[in-house]
Amino acid sequence: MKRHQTTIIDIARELNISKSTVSRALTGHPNVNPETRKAVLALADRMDYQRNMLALSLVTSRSNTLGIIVPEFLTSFFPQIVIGAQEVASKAGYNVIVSQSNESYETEVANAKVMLANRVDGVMVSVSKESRNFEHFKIFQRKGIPIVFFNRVCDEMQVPKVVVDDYDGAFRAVEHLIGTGKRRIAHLAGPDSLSISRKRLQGYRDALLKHGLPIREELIIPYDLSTEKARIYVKHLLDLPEPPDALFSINDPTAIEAMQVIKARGLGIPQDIAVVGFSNDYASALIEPGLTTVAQPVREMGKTAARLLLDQMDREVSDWKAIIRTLKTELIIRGSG
Amino acid sequence: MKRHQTTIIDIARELNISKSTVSRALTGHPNVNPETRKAVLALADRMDYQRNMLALSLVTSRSNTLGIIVPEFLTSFFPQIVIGAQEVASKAGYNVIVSQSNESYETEVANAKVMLANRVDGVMVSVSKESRNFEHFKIFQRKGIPIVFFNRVCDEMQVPKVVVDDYDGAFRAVEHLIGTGKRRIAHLAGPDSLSISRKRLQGYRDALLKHGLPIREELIIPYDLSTEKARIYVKHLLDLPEPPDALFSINDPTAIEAMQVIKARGLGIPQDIAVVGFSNDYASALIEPGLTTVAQPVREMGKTAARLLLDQMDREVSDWKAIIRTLKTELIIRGSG
DNA sequence: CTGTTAGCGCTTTCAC
DNA sequence: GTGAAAGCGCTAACAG
Repeated sequence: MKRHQTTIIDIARELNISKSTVSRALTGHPNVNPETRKAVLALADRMDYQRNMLALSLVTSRSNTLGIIVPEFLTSFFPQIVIGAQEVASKAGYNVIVSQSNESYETEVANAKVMLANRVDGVMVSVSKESRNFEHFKIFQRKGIPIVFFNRVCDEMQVPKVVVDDYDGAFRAVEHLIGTGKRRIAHLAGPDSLSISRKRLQGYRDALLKHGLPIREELIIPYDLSTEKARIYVKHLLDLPEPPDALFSINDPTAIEAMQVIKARGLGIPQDIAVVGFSNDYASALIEPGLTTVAQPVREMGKTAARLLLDQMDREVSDWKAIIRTLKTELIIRGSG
Repeated sequence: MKRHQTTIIDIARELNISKSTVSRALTGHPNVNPETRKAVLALADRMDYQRNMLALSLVTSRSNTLGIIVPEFLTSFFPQIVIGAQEVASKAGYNVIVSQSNESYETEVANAKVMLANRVDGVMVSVSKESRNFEHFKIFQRKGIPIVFFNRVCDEMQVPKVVVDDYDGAFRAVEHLIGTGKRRIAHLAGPDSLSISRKRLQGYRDALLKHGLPIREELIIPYDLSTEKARIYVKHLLDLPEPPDALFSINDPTAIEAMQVIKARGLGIPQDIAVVGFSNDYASALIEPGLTTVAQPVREMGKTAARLLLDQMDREVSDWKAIIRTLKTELIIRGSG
C-alpha cells in the first residue's frame, strides 16, 4: 500500500483553493476568510490531517525538539529527570527525544550524533561513567546548539549546568555518622572521572577533618558503580583486620547492595556498621532498616535543566552564561545510620 | 548568530563539485571516484557535517523513528521496556522517541498526535489506565502506520500485541497461596478497563474455583492503581470482621504498599497475611520479607514489541496479522507468601 | 563517474 | 483575502 499521508495539497485540491491559504488557515494566520478557515479545519479533521513536523522543521530550521542523553535507565533517577524535563518542554511546545547510553562511551557518542542529525534545538546531558573525551558534546557548542549538563557534568565545558550540592550533601551525611559515634567511616566512591565522585569524596574528607578524625586511605574505595564491584569491595572492607563501623556510599543502589552483604554476614545495621547512601531512590524507604540517604530533588533537576535549555535557545551564543545551578540536598535519616 | 548547519551544498561548493556527488560519496553509493569520496569524507568530518535526517525523511517519507507511548515512568517497568526496545531498534538503524502520558487520557491523545506529526514509522503503546476511547490509535491503523500494543493492550483493535500470560501467572500465584494453606485470599484488582486487570482477576477466580474455595466478592477490590487508594483498601480489608489471610495484588508497588500497612498493624507476613504481587519490580527482592511475585520478562517484552513493529513495517497493510505474542511469567517465591 | 533537475510538505514573501 | 513562486536539505532518476 502507498502510505500517503494527507497533506495541505490534498486539502487545497479538495477545496479548490491554494495550499498557501490552507497553510494560513491551519496556522491561524489572521488574513483568512472565516468561512474558508472553517471549511479547511473541518476537512483537515475529517481527513486525519496531521501537520508534517519534518517539513515544518526543514523550512523553519528548528525542530521544536529537545534531546536528553542519559547514562542509564535502570534506577529511578533518570526516568524521573525525564518526567520533569518533559513537563517543562511540553508546556513550551517542545517535544523530547531521549536516549540512554548504557554507561557506554561509544553509545553516548552515537547518541549525540543522532541528536545532531535530528536537529534538536537543544540537548541536556548527564555523561556516562566511561566518558573522558567530550568532543562529541563540543560539536553542539561549535554549532551554536544549546547544551546543558546536569548531575554528571562535564567540567571542561563552559556551559550551563545543574547539579546538587554534592560536597555539602556528603559532608552532612558523614558528619551525621560521626555524630552517632562512628569513627571508622569507609567511603565507596565513584570513578574519579565524574565530578560528583570527587565532590562527594571531598565532602567526606572534610567532614572527617573537621571532627579530627584520621583519613584512612584504605577505607576509601573508588569503583566503577557496578553492583558486582560494590559487592566485592564491601566484602573486602568487612574482611579488613579493623573493619569500618560505617559506610558512606556514593549512591543508593550500592548502599543497598552493601546492606545485603552486611546482613548476610549477620552483622547489625547500624550497630555494627551504619550505612548511608546518596539519592533517596524509591527502594531506599522500603528496605529494612530504611536507608539513611542524601535526597536529591530529582524531578526539579530535570525541570531546571530543561528551563535553562529553553532560556539559552532564544539567546545569541555570545550571551550564554556558564551558569551553574546548584540545588539543595536533604539528609533523610532512617534506620540504617 | 545565524545557526547555519553545514549542508552538502557547503561541501560541494568548497570542493567545486555538485551536491549530488557529495550526497553519493556520503551515502556510500558505488559510482564515486575514490579520490573524490575521500576528499568529501575528510571535509565533512572537518566541518562537523551531520546529515539532516529531517530532510532525508522528507524525501524518503520514512523517518527511521519508532515511537513508544507508555502510561508512566515511575516504576522500573516501562523504562526497562524502553531499554529493550531501544536495543532492537538501534540495531535495525532506527531511533526511538518516547513519551509518557502520566496515566492521563488527554496527554496520551496529545502524545499520539505528536508521533503522527513527527511521522514515526511505527509506534508501540501501552495504554493509560484512563483510556476507554481509542480513536487516537485507530488513526495509525487508518494511515497504515504499524502499531503494536504491549502489556496494557487495546482489545478492540486487530493489531499485533505482546502480553504475558496474565491469567496463568495470576492462577499460579493464587494456587501457590492456597498450597500454603491460605483460604481467605483477597485480590486488589486493577480497573476493569484494562485487560490485564480482567485476566488476572479471572486467574484468581479460577484458582479458587479449582480448589473448591468460595469466591467472596467483598474480598475482590478493583481500584485505580494509585498507591493512596491501595493503602485505603488494604486498611479496609484488615478491618473486615473476617479479614483475609492472604492478599494477591495486581502489581508489586501495591503489594509493597500493602506490606507496609500490614507491618504497621503489627501483623506477621506471611503467618497472619501472606502477600503476593505481580511484576517482580526492583524493590521486591529488597524488602523484608522478600515479596513473592509473578515475574514478567520485561526487557524481552520491549524487544519483542519492537521486533513485531519492524516486521510489520516492510509489509503491505493487508498482510498485518493480529498476532498475539504471549510471554511466559515465572512465580518467584520469596518470604512474603 | 558526475552534473542537472525535480520534488518531498511546508511557510513565506510578493503580487494581485 | 488569496494565489504563485521560492526555498529549507536531501535523494533519485536522467542525461551525459
